[in-house]
Amino acid sequence: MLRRCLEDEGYEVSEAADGAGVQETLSRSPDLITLDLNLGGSDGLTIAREIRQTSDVPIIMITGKGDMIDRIVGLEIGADDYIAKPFHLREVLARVRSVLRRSKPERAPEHPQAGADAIVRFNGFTLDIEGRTLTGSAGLVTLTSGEFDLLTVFAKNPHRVLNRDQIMDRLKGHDWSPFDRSIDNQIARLRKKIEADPATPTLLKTVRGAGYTFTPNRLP
Amino acid sequence: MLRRCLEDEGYEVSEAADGAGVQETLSRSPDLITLDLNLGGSDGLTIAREIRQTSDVPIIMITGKGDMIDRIVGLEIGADDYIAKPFHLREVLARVRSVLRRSKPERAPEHPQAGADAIVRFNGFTLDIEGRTLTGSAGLVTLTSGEFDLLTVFAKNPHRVLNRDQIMDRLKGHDWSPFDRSIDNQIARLRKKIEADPATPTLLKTVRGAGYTFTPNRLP
DNA sequence: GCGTCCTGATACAAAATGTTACATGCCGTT
DNA sequence: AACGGCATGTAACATTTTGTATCAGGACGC
Repeated sequence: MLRRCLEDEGYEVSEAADGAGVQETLSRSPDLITLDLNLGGSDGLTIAREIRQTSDVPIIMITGKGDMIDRIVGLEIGADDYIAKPFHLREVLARVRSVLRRSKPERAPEHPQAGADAIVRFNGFTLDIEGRTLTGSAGLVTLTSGEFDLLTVFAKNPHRVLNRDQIMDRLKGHDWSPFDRSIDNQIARLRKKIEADPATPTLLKTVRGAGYTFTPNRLP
Repeated sequence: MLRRCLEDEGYEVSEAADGAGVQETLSRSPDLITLDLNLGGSDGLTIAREIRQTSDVPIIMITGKGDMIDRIVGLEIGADDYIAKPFHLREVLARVRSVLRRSKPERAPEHPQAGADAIVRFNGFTLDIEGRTLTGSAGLVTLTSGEFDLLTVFAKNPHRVLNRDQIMDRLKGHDWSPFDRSIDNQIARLRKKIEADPATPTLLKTVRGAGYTFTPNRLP
């Protein structure tokens, strides 16, 4: 359940069943670990300590017993957050985003995701992410910082529906509140600059009830 | 892990466990050094300075603590790039390639050894950091010392957003206070001298809410 | 001393962005 | 089909951030 939920959000997920599996997983240098204390009994705490000996990867503890919470906090295991069962998946996602934000503060606005290409081409446009320029068939398109950052988020996640939560998180690093229309505004402003007909978008499409999706030509 | 990854890419890798090992390794005149700051604690910074005393080999810093980043940028250690843990191997490879690209062509024609950092070419300009001169296609550009220092800070950190705190730290060595507009002023003055159209900057771009970024052409 | 130049401070202008309000259109229900 | 609720588009406004002209103090050379 957790795996599916996280993968839906675009995270890459590995699972480990025991301490040995964790070490194996650690070698892939994950960004975050969620650790269920109940499954392994008190072994969970041992595993946490083992992780801490070789890595400072953020850990979110999941536990069913309320009194365990105090021990987690009390013992200085170095968990970055904890969640008590039963939990809502939305809550887990919020904590995951929050912990990732704290652990990688420097890549919030300009490096929403690591390892993507610096140059993205689509539909006659060339987006230079490091140079912060967008070039269209007619020449340079002048984007504001906000428009550029927004386009970058979509360019790094093409053909995928991003909801407002995800967009705001990648853009500003904080959660989105239901009455905030700033994203819609920036979308509209961006459409005016990159869509042939902003009223009938072909690049930045609205997915009603979900968010927006960036659909560049697959063959540049 | 890193060794295997780099060797898979065809690089020759040597490892060093401490400062002495680094000196030994330096004798083989490597093309690049990746330096983990966490392992040696704050010794990592000391090692970096030691390396800089005898060599200008490019250094990529690896650190786990976000707040260390600012110090690396702030202190003039001369790191060429940095990576925060946890990192993806793909990201490391990208930075390695990028740094090697930047460093190789630059030192070949100029000074084979000495000042890899002393001469920076970008968009038709030649910035001589030691000689404190800037030469444009039309001839010498007269910069004031403040303008020169500012440009030097950016030239040493291309394609990276520097906030006003970091700029002020490198420029004056003290913190930036929210109502201080002096950096904006110097940016404006510098733009007048190096931008073709100061109103639509190509080199010194504003990143609203964050700071400024210097985006030279990649191919001089 | 004196003039010149640099630089930070100040003030205001301009731009970018968030907020609000309302119009529009989609979709399910009756 | 008509209606109502809800999501989105967008114009208009408010706020925040940045650009820059101008001025005064101070450094520096003469």
